[in-house]
Amino acid sequence: MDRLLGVATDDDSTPSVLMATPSWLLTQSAMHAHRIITEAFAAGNARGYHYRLLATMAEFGAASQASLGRHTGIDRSDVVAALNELAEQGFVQRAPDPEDGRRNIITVTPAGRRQLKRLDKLVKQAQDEVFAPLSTADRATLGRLLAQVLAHHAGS
Amino acid sequence: MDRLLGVATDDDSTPSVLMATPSWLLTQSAMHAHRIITEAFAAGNARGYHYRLLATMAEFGAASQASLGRHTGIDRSDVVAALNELAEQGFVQRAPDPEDGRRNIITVTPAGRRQLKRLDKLVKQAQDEVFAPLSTADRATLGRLLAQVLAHHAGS
DNA sequence: CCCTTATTGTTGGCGATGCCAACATTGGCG
DNA sequence: CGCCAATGTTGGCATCGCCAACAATAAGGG
Repeated sequence: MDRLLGVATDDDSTPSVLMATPSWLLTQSAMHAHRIITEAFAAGNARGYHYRLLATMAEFGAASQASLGRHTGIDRSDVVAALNELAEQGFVQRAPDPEDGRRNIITVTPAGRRQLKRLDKLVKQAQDEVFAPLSTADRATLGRLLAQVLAHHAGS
Repeated sequence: MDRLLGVATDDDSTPSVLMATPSWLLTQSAMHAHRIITEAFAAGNARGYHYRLLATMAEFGAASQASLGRHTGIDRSDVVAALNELAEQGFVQRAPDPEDGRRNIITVTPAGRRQLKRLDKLVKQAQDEVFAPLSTADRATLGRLLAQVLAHHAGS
């Protein structure tokens, strides 16, 4: 009786078509994960780009901005902005490459290394929050499957 | 020898810290999925919002804009814009609710139903592209795990 | 019956992310 | 020397999600 005109009076609930679409589940889960991670970074006065850049330099050492962009998958233009912010906070240092006038050599400062440690901790906590409902085995399975998907689209 | 100054001369490759972070795998996979889905929608002159709205009305029948927003998880203000575009294309129809002066009743037109069918097909193709490396069983497992994660964060 | 509160449609704006175009500078190579 | 590639930088665009404000309307309590 409450749908005489096809106007549902009850709300909420997602269409089953969407719930049955894998990529919907994927992007929605990722949205929650992204929100949680973003909040975690915000608690450390950072954004995802900053973490990616710091983690990359910690693993591969100092590098040019273009190289950082390739390692992190961040666009050159966005690397500029993120590094500006990191430099303002004293976490990285820009220096012209004496061997190549086009390049800047970006170095992580001791403060930057401390910041990375803080962010690492925040990221770890966020993981537990995101994947709370999954057992350790399930998390491993999920990671494996996602890694497969990711590898498949890596070249693009 | 080529890392005298810590400047790596080889590029590409993602830091292992990131690859070991589940939420990184999740958001990156989702990004590829999102890109592929977006392109598929673009091929049908649509965006994600349009598909969500059409699919919702197909399943729950005509509804007010606010109701559509709750069903789809799209903000009221964004529902307005998306419906404007759908109306311009003749896929939906806006009519004032005779029983409630505040509401509009949104109806899918026959053309809208055809568009939804087209988009459904595009979405299905996109799924195969996104999850190509996974077997049917793996896709089911992935779907189950993601649904668990999604359900856990549903209330938020 | 009035007044308060809630709902609805709408406009406008913000931030994060990713992407692309353009441009000047500089290197490298034929 | 001259052309092409790489680099840093600026500026812009699209999607997506979110929030604030506002006017009109409904609904419910005193």
